[in-house]
Amino acid sequence: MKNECLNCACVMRSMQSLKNCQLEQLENNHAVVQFRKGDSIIKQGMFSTNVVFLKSGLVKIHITGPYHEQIVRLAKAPTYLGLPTTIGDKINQYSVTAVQDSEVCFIDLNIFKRVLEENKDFSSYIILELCKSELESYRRCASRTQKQTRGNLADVLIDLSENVFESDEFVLPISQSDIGNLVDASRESVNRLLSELMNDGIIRMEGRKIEILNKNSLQLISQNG
Amino acid sequence: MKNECLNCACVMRSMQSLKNCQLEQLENNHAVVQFRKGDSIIKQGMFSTNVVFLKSGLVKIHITGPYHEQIVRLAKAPTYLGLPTTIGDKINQYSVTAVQDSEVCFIDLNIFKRVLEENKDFSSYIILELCKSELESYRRCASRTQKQTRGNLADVLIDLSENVFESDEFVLPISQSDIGNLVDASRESVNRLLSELMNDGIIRMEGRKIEILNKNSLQLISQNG
DNA sequence: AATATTTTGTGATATGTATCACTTTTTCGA
DNA sequence: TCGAAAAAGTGATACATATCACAAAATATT
Repeated sequence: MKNECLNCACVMRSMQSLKNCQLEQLENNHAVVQFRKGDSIIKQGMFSTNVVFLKSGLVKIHITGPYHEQIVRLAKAPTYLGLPTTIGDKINQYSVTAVQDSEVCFIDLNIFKRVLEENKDFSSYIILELCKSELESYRRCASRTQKQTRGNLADVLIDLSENVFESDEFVLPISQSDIGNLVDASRESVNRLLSELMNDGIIRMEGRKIEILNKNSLQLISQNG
Repeated sequence: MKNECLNCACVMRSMQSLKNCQLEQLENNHAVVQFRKGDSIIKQGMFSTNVVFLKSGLVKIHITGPYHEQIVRLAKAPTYLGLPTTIGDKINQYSVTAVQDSEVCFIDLNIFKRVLEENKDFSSYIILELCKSELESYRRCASRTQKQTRGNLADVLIDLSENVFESDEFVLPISQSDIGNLVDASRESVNRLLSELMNDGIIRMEGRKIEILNKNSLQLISQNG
């Protein structure tokens, strides 16, 4: 267990500034847990007493909307999960569920807050992360509402390819109905649009395996709907 | 000028913890500016070197989307404006425009950051604010995309009445086309729906003056579309 | 006060997507 | 490995809302 934190991406970025005693505090107050695909990591409505850091894997962040559950975004390791929902409110304001097997580190909230207070650089780093993520959420929301489904779907495919899997060929980590949810469309629409992309030779699909054949076209679709 | 900051809501919440020397730093590095209705306070794409605090007035926060400018939300004083866009990126990632005459305090970003680093309570407070605002933006986006226009419009009216003006009777601070933008609908749809609300006796309108006659119905509409 | 500009009001029509209904395929658990 | 459940595929239909096209009213501007 000793020095586990030292090598964890959780502290890596601010490591140079974390003192040994602070590292030790983290060492003694964290727990690493394995989650299987489909497992719930953070559940909206429950008390949150831990900061959650995704060490490996892929998750979806989702929130209960006025009519139905809605996927806000996918998040891949390494990243903090639910920083806002943990610090901003005692009760989780959204849920996080593994969409691939994941490894998660739970850090006691009080310890985390103490380290945050004791370490300027660390708190600066967290503030910066929070700011960026809020900006990102504004952008995402604007896209989602302005673009029509075709464009949003293209965005999801591009995002999966470029940011999540870093390859033109990958296996869809979520169902078509989840994709629909993520782009504010019905499962049927997603299906029809995917077929269309196949017919147009822009992607190739075999089951959930997808290959992007023409990224250019996809980007055009992203831009022009 | 001396002690101006002491009475400003900007520091009020963390005042007990701001040391005199920190207050003095703020005193010497801020500027209060008046804005008229329609004036641009923060402009997307420009360098940001100041933290902006809205002392009085009402503003709209808007962002350039893929197709058109979109209003993210209204914000009323007292509140920080563009904390994420100032700290998260050197270039403003969204715009802020006064929709009513407003008084704004600009604080040098470096000074602000220094105070942030020197003062635990202040940085805790800012972190908390950022977290809450991100949660809020998730919620808002989910509502916006799931509800249909009628429900979103009802929400805007309720928000204006309860949070902004704290009265059942108020003057719409933005045009119908801005309202449309805010609820992801066309100006025409907003107009038609407002007429409908009038005909149903739920609101009364004379020009931009609105009176909410039946808040209950409005809340039902907010819930059920 | 007179004119230009923005905002509002309202019908007719077009359209993207949801919804429904059903089948086929794939995945998962006992 | 077999049966059940979940996911995917596809047509027909419905509907909320955009868009277009003007007219009327209200607000700025000189």
